[in-house]
Amino acid sequence: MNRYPIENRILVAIDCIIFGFDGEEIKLLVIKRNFEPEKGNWSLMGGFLHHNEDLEDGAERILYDLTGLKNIYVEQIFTAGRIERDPVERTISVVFFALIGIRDQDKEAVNAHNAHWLSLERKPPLIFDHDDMVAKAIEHLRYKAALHPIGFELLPERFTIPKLQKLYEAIYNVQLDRRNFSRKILSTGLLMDTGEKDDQSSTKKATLYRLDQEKYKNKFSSFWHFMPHPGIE
Amino acid sequence: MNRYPIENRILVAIDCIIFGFDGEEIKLLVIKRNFEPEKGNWSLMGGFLHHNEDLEDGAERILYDLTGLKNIYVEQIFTAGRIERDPVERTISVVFFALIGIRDQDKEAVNAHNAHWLSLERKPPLIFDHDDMVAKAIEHLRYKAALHPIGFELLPERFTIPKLQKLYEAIYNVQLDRRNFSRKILSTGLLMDTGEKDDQSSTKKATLYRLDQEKYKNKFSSFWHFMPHPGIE
DNA sequence: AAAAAAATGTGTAAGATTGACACGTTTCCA
DNA sequence: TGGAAACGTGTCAATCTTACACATTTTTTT
Repeated sequence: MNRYPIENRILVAIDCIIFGFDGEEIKLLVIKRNFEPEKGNWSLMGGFLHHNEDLEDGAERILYDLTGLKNIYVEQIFTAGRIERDPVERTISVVFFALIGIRDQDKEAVNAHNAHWLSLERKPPLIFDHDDMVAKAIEHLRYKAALHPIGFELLPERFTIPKLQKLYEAIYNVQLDRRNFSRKILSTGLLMDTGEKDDQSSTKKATLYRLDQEKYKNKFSSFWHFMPHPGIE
Repeated sequence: MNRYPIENRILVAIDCIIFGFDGEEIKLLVIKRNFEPEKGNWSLMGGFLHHNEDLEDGAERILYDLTGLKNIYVEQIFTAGRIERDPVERTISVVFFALIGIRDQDKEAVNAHNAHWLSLERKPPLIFDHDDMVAKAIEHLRYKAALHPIGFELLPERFTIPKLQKLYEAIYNVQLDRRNFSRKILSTGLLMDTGEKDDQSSTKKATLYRLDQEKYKNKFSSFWHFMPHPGIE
């Protein structure tokens, strides 16, 4: 037996949602679609799954082809399958997401590929059901960040506590108390003082920290109860 | 244009993981597979997605056909896509899960369909990558139950606090303090005293509660910080 | 029939955590 | 040079958590 006696094989797509953080707000990586339908409109990085590749490999291939980004850890979040979600033909799409710190070398690669970082707050509508995918991805990010120290993935190797706070404020769209945030984060023991100061910032230089990789790995799988109290709707 | 110029359409399956709770331990609903390959071995409830149905509808159709269970709320958890996960041909499978209270009428329907409730602790190996799917589903359950009052879905309409505690102990595989658990649960305000006692239990009869449906719906989307502290691995 | 055992329900006190602030320090800029 | 802006540390009351003691109800044992 080489095939199931069934006729309804379906086109399987992959779409990638990449979040970045520039120190002020969360950005979404998108691309201008270069084939019909919806040619020229904003789209997530997408493509079709090949017969001989795993889902994650497909996501990484598509990401590299469309943006030049390599070695990105992608994580599957859900599969979109509404019958009419693609007007051309029935297509289900497995959606992946990734968090990256926006670095200069990445910026060049990305721009060379006609991709762009858009502000999550002020982004234009995307094609098909991609806005819905992004909404689900934000929800997923909020879930994960509430339970795991995942926020660091969005920051450069060295970062300040105020930047980290801005990140969490952007994720949950809340205002946090500077003093209490600092205390809570430091009490996790995940941060190591580099001894250096941030020379980017305008007034008093903030201390640059980096992740204690050892503790980070150990603590990652356990809950860490970091979430703003009022709830995230 | 009615089709994309691509040749690699793929078979899309759906598999359903149904958890139940009998007051002592968590059960998994499985079925003896009645077609090749792996005919006669334990399997999740599965089938192929039809061309004209949404994913959720497919899951509910398959569940009804194989077990007689109706009006079950299913929730997608992930999509399994390893190249060689099905030996017959490349198949990706969208995995759904649902929580149900094991009721007597369901038991009959289920048995009539050759399906069985197996103890999650002592279950035999399942076919293909179904064991992996179950492991992911447990993880998903732990996540959700840590943040949302989802546990009630696994209980009958009226239940006692000690039963609820047993459920949480089964989900997280921990021991909880009776007194503290009771206080924490009652403080949520989600439980309403029915005034009745559980006549099933052996020694002192425990009070039967039921969910305050109004508050349940309101509170559902917000975090509720219920999780055992040591972490869940 | 009384005593022991098992399970449930209520209370309490020490310790830890949180939330809301005060106050001092460093750096930039007018 | 003085003030504004951003950062860092400290305090304290209120709340929540943890670890128990003790009383009550029902079943089982002797």
